[in-house]
Amino acid sequence: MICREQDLRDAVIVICTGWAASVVMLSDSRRQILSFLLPGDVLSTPSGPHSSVEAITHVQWCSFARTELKEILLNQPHLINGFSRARTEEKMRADELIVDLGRRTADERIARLILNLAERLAQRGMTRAETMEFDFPLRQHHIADAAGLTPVHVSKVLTQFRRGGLIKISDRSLTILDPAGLRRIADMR
Amino acid sequence: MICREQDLRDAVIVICTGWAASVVMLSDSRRQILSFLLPGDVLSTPSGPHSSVEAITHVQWCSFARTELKEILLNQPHLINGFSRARTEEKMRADELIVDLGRRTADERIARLILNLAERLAQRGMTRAETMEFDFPLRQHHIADAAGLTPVHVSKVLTQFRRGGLIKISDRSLTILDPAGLRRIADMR
DNA sequence: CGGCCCTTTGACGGACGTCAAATAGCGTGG
DNA sequence: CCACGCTATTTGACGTCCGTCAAAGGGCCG
Repeated sequence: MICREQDLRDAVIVICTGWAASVVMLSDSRRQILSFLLPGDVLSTPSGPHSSVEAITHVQWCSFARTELKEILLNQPHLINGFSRARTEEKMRADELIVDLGRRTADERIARLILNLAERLAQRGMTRAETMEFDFPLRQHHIADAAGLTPVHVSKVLTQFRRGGLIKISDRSLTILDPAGLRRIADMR
Repeated sequence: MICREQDLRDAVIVICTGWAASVVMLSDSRRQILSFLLPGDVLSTPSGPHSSVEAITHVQWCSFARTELKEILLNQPHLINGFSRARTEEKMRADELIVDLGRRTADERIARLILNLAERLAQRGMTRAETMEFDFPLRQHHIADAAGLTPVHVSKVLTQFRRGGLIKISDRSLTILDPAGLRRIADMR
């Protein structure tokens, strides 16, 4: 189930198929998900201690040794741009997550998580029904670990969203029924 | 007081002198500090919307146009390593902050913030008295915005630290009186 | 049928936020 | 040198959001 130990110090990982998560574990049982990794995503930066990459669905991935990669990039400098863009996007996502965790409520965090995933999946052509329905393999504990919450509270917020007619979840698939409403929650306050 | 608007899209900033902060502001008055910038620090990644770099003390800095920088790096590939390391460190700090904000208590966050700053200042030779005393220009609202807390709560935690004999703050200077105790709070739970 | 994990729900508690008032610094101008 | 006005910090009372604990379904697979 675990793709890699913290020895992604020496490797860059590219997800080809499926969903994965970059996870940090603390001494007790607390966990924090740094990012969800979708097909095409690059994990270019070594994460700190006690971090790993965990598969959420079945995953296919590639792994490049950093030394190797450095040579490739030196020989073919036109590839640097793409790699640099991947790192930039990683960092910008991390910065957004910092703001979410530092300054937003549980409802905002979860709404934004859903909208972010929807957008990233849409970019990859992995959505259906006018981009508002998509495969959703996450368990609530994944959402909890990504949003800095407990599974119990995630459950409460999600059922509240469901009762508000904002989303529908069934059969490992999520539908955004009221995009405007969800965005209002995500941006507001 | 503000060094740069969000048009650090086009520039890379290097701090030469003083303390600064990379800040994101939300629609209401909520603020989140992404990182404190010390002398020698590089802000290589464009932060998202509503972000800026604010001076905390008097600051001297350099700014490189990205296009320019790209040329320099293409012509002198041996400089790429250093730039890449700066980006990696930025990302690792961001990841640590994500874990702090997502999964740690107020005490842990503040203890870790203090220890992190102490370590970074020690690396720069900016500490005194066996590396446990250093200039500390931060206001409590800076700490609050960095740790995702309110200034009121920061005040309570800091006086608790002071009463516990862990730190001493006076005259814009901070002394870590009990490094082991502070580290115990920072790592624990 | 029987475990096992996931999710839901409710009662309760705790960490942190909000509000408000008092105090302390600190620069400015008289 | 002192009066003042501003901002930062401290402190306490109280409220809220989210966590904890526990119990009760559901879904899935052997």
